[in-house]
Amino acid sequence: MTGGKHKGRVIFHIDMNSFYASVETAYDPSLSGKPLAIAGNAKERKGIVVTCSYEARARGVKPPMPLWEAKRLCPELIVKPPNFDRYRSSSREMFQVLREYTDLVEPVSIDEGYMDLTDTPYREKAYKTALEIQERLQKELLLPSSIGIAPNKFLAKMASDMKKPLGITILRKREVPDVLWPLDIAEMYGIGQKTAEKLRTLNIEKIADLARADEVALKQLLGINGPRLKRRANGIDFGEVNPDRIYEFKSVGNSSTLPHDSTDEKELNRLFDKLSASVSNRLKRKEVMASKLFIMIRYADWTNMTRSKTLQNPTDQADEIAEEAKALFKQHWQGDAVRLLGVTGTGLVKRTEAFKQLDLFSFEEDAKDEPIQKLVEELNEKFGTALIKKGVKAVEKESNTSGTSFNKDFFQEGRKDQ
DNA sequence: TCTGGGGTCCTAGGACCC
DNA sequence: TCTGGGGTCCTAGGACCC
Repeated sequence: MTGGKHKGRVIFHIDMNSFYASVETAYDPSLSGKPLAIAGNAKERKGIVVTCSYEARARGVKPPMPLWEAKRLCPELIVKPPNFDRYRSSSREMFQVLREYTDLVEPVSIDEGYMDLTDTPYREKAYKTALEIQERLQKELLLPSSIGIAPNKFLAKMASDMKKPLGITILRKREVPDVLWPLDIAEMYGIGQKTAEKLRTLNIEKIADLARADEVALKQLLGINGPRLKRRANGIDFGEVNPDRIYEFKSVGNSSTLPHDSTDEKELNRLFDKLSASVSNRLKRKEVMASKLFIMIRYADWTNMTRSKTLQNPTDQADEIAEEAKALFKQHWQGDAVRLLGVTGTGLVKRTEAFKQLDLFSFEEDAKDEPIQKLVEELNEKFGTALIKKGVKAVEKESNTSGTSFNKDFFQEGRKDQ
């Protein structure tokens, strides 16, 4: 087996500092050294600080603070709207640098990721390598980062958080009692406000308390997450760095807050059209189809409601998604004022394989004949399931019956349209 | 002048099948 | 006629993270 198992793994967690703000500063160096915030349009109620520079943080500004509050704390704050294309492009360059050291790079978000250097020559000079990576990101991309070095992902993540900006922190397993245990449980990755509150009911305040807590009580309180948190508090985490994780995405969604709370069904339906078009575009770009649709409604009082529907056949078509979304909404909406709407596709299947799941029953009895099934597969390979379904619908319309035959010409024409 | 938008994972009850 | 339990799918809600 690998020498790594014997000696323990060497995992890096790379965390870009104030990523969006840093990218903007790299793009426009005149912003350097100034309090900068990235925020949406306040007039559309999207004015929250998404990221801000350390100069802004020094004034008390921090995400996700409403913009008016940030400006009150720091009147000279420079505010820029987010430019996601720019951030995605910087992110790609950043991960390219990391991949020069190992293939085992797992991006976890646009601005952070893990590396497993266990079975590389770099394991013997981990700190030096971290320093080199950090300097390269700074010099080549003008982007500051913090790096944590540890025997597992959890400890690496906690370590990268300890020195910001531009820190490098090594956290060894034997240092866990000295370094991790004195921290408040709320500082721990994986513990948010709700979980911290629950843990306090068991008199668990510090990570040390969690490390020694009764496992049965934890399990009762938090489900399977309880024992896992306890393991982590003891520095134990067997999670592997998985470079394929990014390709295993499970849902594609879009949501949007309305400029004003709305009870206008026409306005809400227009938003569903917009969201559905965007979801459709992204499904197509990723070459997947959704077999299940969710809508989310956030009401004026901030309560959320989700409703979902499993589709007969997977789709990536904007009009189909919008139709289903609006139907779900109509079915469940009681007329209360709406703040936000969202549309999400899940149960994703590769477009190239989606035809296998096509509900052949919808083609009626004769469509179950083998030659026709074969035709379906053939057409699918050429044109995709969406066109097949459109073809069937067109036939149904024309003949006013339900899917009795295929019109091969339709597909030839449909192809030109695309 | 409250509070964005992109996700993942877990829980829990009911239906249905074996 | 009376009985248990596991597995999977479906729907809805919630916690957490960046």
